[in-house]
Amino acid sequence: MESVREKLQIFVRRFGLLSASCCDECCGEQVSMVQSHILFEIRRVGNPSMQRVAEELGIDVTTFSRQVKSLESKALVVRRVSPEDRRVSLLGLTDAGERVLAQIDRYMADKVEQIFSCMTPFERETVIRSLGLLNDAVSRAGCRCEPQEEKIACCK
Amino acid sequence: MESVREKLQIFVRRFGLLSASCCDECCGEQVSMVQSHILFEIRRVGNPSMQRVAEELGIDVTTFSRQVKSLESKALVVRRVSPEDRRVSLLGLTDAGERVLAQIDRYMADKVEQIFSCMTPFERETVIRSLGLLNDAVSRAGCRCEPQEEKIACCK
DNA sequence: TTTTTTTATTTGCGCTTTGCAACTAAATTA
DNA sequence: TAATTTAGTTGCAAAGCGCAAATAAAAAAA
Repeated sequence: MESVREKLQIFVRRFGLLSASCCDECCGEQVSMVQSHILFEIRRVGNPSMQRVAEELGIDVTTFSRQVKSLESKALVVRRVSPEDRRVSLLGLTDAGERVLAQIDRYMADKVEQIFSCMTPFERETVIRSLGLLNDAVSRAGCRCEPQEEKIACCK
Repeated sequence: MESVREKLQIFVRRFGLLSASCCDECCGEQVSMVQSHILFEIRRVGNPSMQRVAEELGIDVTTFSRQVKSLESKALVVRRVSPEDRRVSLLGLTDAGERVLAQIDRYMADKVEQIFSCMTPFERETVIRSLGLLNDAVSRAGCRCEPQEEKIACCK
């Protein structure tokens, strides 16, 4: 029988492919996959600093810096200097940025609808609640990661 | 409230980061992230052809060819010519390949255990079943993708 | 059977992305 | 005021990518 780990791995991989096809088919000329994630995260958080987003996405800051520059040159993102700390740049979406993101939303919502379309209402309900549980659990596990790093019985 | 799409996106992203940290911390010198997926898939399918794996992972065949060559040079993967069709290479894991994959398994199983550790048995049960449902649904949606490609109301 | 077409995989090549090291500038600490 | 830390930017070299073209084997057409 398939392990939980396998289930997760396969699901994550396939969903990732869906997102990739989105970036190809629906906004490929505008933004790359990473860039769509950046837009998504900027909207989600509000007006995050560069560091904040880079860390959340697990991207190196230097790479991130370049990506933001690119998004800025496409006028999808603006940055303003934080009033509290002039070192930090706060990121925000332009109207065009919002629009591109809305495009992606529509595309992905459609795909998600396709996926859920063959489930019963009860199954949907269950799956959605499970996703909530998973997300909570992952963030909790992520937080504890640092302190117990040495406790993890990782590979030799 | 968070949409399903957002839940999925966030979950997939965070789990992806976990896998990446695995490749760094537990087998970074041996295999990259993509390569670990390749090993995983070879084991999962049995003795797949190159095409088969490349397609499943959504990697360009030319890129895939090079990745396999690299894995071969590290003696983690072997290929043999298919008896039925001498054009196709069938992939397999060497003992060393199995071992690396087992390392990754341990690391990831541990992470997954951490994630699930704060759920009740009932929640675990639910989440695991949901993952099964999701995987089935995604593969079903994936299959239908080609025929209805033009029906998708994608972005303009 | 011979020719043409299709299929599986590999290489050449240029382009993009990446991460490290080193740098600037602003804050914080000593 | 000097030293340290923090946020972000660039130079550079390496890695990864996909397209176009090549090879080699099978399948289809002639």
